[in-house]
Amino acid sequence: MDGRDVVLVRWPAEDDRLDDLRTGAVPRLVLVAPHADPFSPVDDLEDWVRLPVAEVDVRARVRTLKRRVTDASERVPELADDRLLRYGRWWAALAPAEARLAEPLVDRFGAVVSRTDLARAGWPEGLPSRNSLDVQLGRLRRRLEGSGLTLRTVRSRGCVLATA
Amino acid sequence: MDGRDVVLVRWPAEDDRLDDLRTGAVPRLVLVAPHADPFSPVDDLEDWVRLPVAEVDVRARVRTLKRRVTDASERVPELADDRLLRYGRWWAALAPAEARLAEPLVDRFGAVVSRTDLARAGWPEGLPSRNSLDVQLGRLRRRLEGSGLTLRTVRSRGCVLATA
DNA sequence: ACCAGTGGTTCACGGGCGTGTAACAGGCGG
DNA sequence: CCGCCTGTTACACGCCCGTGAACCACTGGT
Repeated sequence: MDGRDVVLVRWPAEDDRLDDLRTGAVPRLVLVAPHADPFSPVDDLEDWVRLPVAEVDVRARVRTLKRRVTDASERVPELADDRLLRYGRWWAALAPAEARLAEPLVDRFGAVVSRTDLARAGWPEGLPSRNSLDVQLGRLRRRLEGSGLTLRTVRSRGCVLATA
Repeated sequence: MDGRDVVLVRWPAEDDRLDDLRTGAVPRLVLVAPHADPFSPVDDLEDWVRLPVAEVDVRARVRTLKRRVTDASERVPELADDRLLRYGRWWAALAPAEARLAEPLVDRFGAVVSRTDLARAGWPEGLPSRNSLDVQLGRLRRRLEGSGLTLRTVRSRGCVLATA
């Protein structure tokens, strides 16, 4: 179990859940009700089949989605000095403090960056407050929502920027 | 007709033809025979459905494939010196000042253009007023509504013209 | 199993300031 | 004369970021 399994969701019955999965960038196979309108995927992590459907066909589509996920996970984020963080087609403008924090994380993408390194990168003059680093990390985390990137913490070690 | 229409091909009956389409990078929808093994697309320009299938479902998948084609061949905005801004089949006529502003933005599509560069492009003799750049940017922004383009600002850096 | 301590997350608040925008006025061209 | 383009002002809005505090999660000791 790698946490990136494809989720099956019925439609239109479970529309709410579908929205959640989309915002969470979770790969998903939509099972479309027999007489519902045909479906239109919103991104590459989404596929659909019309019910009723044979189990083998579902498995085949799930495999395809999984392959797409692993293909996509070979991308690498990039941070320009104009503070644009790019990851594949996705991009966002970072606030100044966020960009300073993001720099070492992008540099060492996939590896743990210690809190002291992060603090140095973000505030070369020293941390202004006890928890400003954590707050700023939380803000950066939010900014990455929907990007396919995650900022995870490794307790008492630091943070890792990795694929979601 | 743009030569990139989606081709329907039966499988496994027309296997040879499928090979040709693949090597030709032609987007294709594979109609899989009722009792054949499930299918596994080789690239993103390939999708499949199990026969029998409703016409509407075929059309939906063809639409998805077409969208993927246009997404992949990323469109780029273009600004002619008659002040017509084109983006795909969308276009609009820009006012003179807007066109001067748009030029560097189109030139460096997807990258940040600094406010000073924008100011130079729009008013080579110098900004008439403190705020005229922002006002003019707002007007350009409005002109782009419904175009599929967005003019986003990167705080204290400048502006980016990008796909919406 | 409980508890205390540490580490981490999240919220709300507020000041500062960069940016957006409505409204008005003058000018130029059809 | 009317409409579009442009400059100008004033103001509102929203983002950025530090700060304090509550809250949660995990750990190690008793």
